Amino acid sequence: MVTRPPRLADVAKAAGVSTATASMALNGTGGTRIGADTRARVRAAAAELGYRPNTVARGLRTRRTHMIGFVGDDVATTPFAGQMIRGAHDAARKAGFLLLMIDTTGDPSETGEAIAALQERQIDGILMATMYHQVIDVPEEIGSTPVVLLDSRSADGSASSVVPDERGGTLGVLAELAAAGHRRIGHVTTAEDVEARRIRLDTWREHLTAYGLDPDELLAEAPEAMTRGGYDTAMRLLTRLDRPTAIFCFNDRMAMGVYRAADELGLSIPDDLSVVSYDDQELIAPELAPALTSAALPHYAMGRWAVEELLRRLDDPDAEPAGHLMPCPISRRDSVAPV
Amino acid sequence: MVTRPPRLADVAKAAGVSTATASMALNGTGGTRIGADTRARVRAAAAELGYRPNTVARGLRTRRTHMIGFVGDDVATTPFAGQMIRGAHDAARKAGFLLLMIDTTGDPSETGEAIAALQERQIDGILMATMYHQVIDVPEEIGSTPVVLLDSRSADGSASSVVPDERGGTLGVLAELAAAGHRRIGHVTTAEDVEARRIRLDTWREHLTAYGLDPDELLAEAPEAMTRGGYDTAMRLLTRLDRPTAIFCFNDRMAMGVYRAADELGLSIPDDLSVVSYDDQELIAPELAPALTSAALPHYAMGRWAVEELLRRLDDPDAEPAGHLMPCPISRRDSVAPV
DNA sequence: TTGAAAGCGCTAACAG
DNA sequence: CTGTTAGCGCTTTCAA
Repeated sequence: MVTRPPRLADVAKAAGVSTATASMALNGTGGTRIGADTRARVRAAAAELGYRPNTVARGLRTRRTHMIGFVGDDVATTPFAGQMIRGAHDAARKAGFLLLMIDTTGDPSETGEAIAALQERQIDGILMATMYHQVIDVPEEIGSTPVVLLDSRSADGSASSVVPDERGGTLGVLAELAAAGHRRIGHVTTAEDVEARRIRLDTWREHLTAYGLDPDELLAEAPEAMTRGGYDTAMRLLTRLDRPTAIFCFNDRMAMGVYRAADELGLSIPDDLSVVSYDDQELIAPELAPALTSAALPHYAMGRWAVEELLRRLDDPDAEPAGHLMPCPISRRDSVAPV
Repeated sequence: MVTRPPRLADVAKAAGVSTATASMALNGTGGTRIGADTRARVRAAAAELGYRPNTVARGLRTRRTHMIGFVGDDVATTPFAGQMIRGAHDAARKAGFLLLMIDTTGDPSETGEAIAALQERQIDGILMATMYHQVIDVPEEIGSTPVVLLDSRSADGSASSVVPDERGGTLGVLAELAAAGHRRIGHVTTAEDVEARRIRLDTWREHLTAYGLDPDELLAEAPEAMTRGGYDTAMRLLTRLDRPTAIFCFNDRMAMGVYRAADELGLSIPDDLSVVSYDDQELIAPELAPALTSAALPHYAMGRWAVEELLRRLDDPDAEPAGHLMPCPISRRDSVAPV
């Protein structure tokens, strides 16, 4: 005998009530109209039968699926962004939502298809996540679907978004250096034109200028933000006569290269050179010797904030879009010492 | 004026046919009963209106949601496992499926809840992924839902599963060493009792025994598979008089520690010591100096295989469960040299 | 070759 | 306080 899963009608029959009553008793809707005893009877019957509502049928009726579409450009792939998914997932689950994931491999033409695929499934809203902090246009396919941007801002501010407070994080790691007495702080960065680079660079510039130093003398740029680029740029900076006493790296990968360059030049970190960085990648920053002081990208917190904001917009679709800056906490480790 | 999304009835009306005809014309069902001209008219009307089927309504009727539940124990979080999601995602999408993700943080009591939450959403099948190669019991909540295990096997073989061919990968890296003339190959491993450790260790044992060597003399174990553990164990192995000429590391993180130990002892890799490893983590193996030869965990391929297998089981629920060993390709780099 | 009508399992309006 | 009924948008018999 094949046992089909129990449905509401089975529960209702077992409790001796109508399906309407059963529905309201289980969902707690309908105000006071359900008697306490009836409710208890229905609940008991549901538990007895192991009843689980069919949310597809419910969704058809209520127009709510309790699913959130998560579209990422390679986001599931890139190592640290997993935390973004995690943050979104946890916040969603706490509110009874699940994430329907889709990855576009960064291909913009796929984004439209991805959004459509999610909309067909009647998701209640969409999270659009990018691998790196970016400024993007909200795809027109979104239509009136509530959307929140994760790790990117909309060019026209038409959608809610959350991005890391790069400026705050940069000031934070620079303050570490300042507290240790460093003034001549070099910066190794990438030539790639991304928002993160721009803000970190500008903030560092301001900081040096405030000391009356010329930033351009202490800046070195590599084509890519990789170990190799960090090595090359650090070599340029550290072989000068008036080499900096500290280096602020665009990210941890470049910092790896800086470490290697210092090593080859016989400079000891942090005694001869202090190093601070950005991203705080778990496989790099704490593993380097000495462990690296770095500003963390708050991926988990951003993911969480994004769904909370999305849920808010589901309740109030006409609310003003909010742009949120998420603080980047500083992970203090052993790569900074007094001059 | 609020424009509600077009539904099938709108398309049917625009094409001058019934909804039944429209449905069949769009889905290509109903055999030959739809005339070519009618079909074209319906298709045109659908395109014109920008019609997108409501898959919730469809799912209610067909009992197919074209969604696959993906339950992972922290899988979204752990860095390299993103590739597993990617593989599953790509294969699913190609077949018109989407992944509904849920993370249990490794808590077994949450697993049951996760499965129930997915079943309520009427997913067509479930992928259960673990962070590391494990042997697990299929949770009873699964019931008759088709399931495939990812990176773990079921204790009783009752579910299809795919795991890395650890033995093959180990033989592969050991062959690299053998080809370079190494006989005295040490092994640094973890004390954690996981399937991966067991197989890699056993295979290495066999290999040494075949040369008439006593494996226990060349084995060193750390409490955890971290950099620190790699360092400590390598120190033990390398400070012996008859130190090994090569070390096979349980994983890349331990290899990092081995590198550090070799460095401190003034041993140059690969000239004084060859090193091979397992996992081929993208942030570690290629970034070390010298780049590390490592057996790759085929996460992407496993993810892909798992949904392909799941889709097969949707067609044929009574097929025998299949247990698949996915090959671990060797990434040859610069950490091996002749004795 | 097509249309009419039933029904998937649920919720919500309307009666009582 | 509770039951009856309609209907969410689609697919699929059944009848023509």
